[in-house]
Amino acid sequence: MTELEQLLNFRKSVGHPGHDMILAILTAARKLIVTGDRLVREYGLTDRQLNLLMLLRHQAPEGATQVELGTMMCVGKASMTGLVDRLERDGLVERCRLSHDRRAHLVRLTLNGRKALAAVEKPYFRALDHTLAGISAADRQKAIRVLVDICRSLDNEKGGRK
Amino acid sequence: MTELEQLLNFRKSVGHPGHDMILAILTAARKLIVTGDRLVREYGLTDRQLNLLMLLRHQAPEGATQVELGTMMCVGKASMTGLVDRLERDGLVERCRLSHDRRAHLVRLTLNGRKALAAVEKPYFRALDHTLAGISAADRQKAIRVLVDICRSLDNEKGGRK
DNA sequence: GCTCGATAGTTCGTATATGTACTATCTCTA
DNA sequence: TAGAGATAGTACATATACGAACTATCGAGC
Repeated sequence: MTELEQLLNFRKSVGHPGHDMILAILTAARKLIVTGDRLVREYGLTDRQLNLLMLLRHQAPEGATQVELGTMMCVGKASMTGLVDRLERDGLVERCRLSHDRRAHLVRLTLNGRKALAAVEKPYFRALDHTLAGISAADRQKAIRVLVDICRSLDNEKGGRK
Repeated sequence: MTELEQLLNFRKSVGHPGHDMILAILTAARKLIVTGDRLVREYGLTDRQLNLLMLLRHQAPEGATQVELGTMMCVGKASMTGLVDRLERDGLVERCRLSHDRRAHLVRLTLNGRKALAAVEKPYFRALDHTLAGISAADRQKAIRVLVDICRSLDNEKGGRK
């Protein structure tokens, strides 16, 4: 019985080698999302909305198309429609037409979007630092390497099947 | 610019120390879910449904209540209602009344549920082995330790706030 | 210049998740 | 034993995600 399984109230070990790794990733991600979501909800945002605003602020100050943003968020274009819809409804981003490609929208932060982001980013990063406080930079780097390898492996499988 | 950020088409580094770790976990989890979901969808199940069936098969052969299952899946009881509803509708699980506690349901696998699980488990674990093939057992263990530490840290924050 | 295949975005139906509010039931304590 | 508080489950409004089908547009090659 592994430590992770105890954390989840498992009664006996899962059995398949490697399943622990998957379980650990999915569990950590779920807890991160739930915790993050509760924090940012106090500021009127969801976890994914904050995600998108941060992306626009730090990765695409001049704006980005929905497909570009979707790639960065690991989300399909169909899901981006609703996400951008709701942020536009709340006045945090705007859609602009592109002159050289009339299929695409340029999504940009509005002034209100920048303000909302500024309000929530500090407490968000403070909570993040607190969560990671007990983990050494070296361990973090090693764990990141493993996770990136898994991402790459998954991307290759997908590409190979096509 | 970190490797992960390249994987996501980021144009420049995120900036905040520790954010990479979070990004890596969330990205790996999203890719795992998407890949897993595509695989099991061929068998008429969703990722979460497989998850629940596996839990019932390996962790609770005699059945479990919805709250117990929710704990093991890191999901609230409100979400369990729909999940169990759909599996019951498809005839893969059944709800039984408990004699000693008439608030709770015992959720159990049906014969059809066992069959559906048997069909999908093998290809699922095979794909999992393939995904993790390039990672040594030692690296895996180290990464799991980091992830479990993060889970514990998040659980403590939650408890402390109450 | 026209057509064919790729791409950006939306819409639709479905599944999953949350928090809140509600009912039914259990359990502990005064 | 009565009543207070905890717990199991459901219902509802909302947000997120998917794939598939659709429209509009772009771009490459004949």
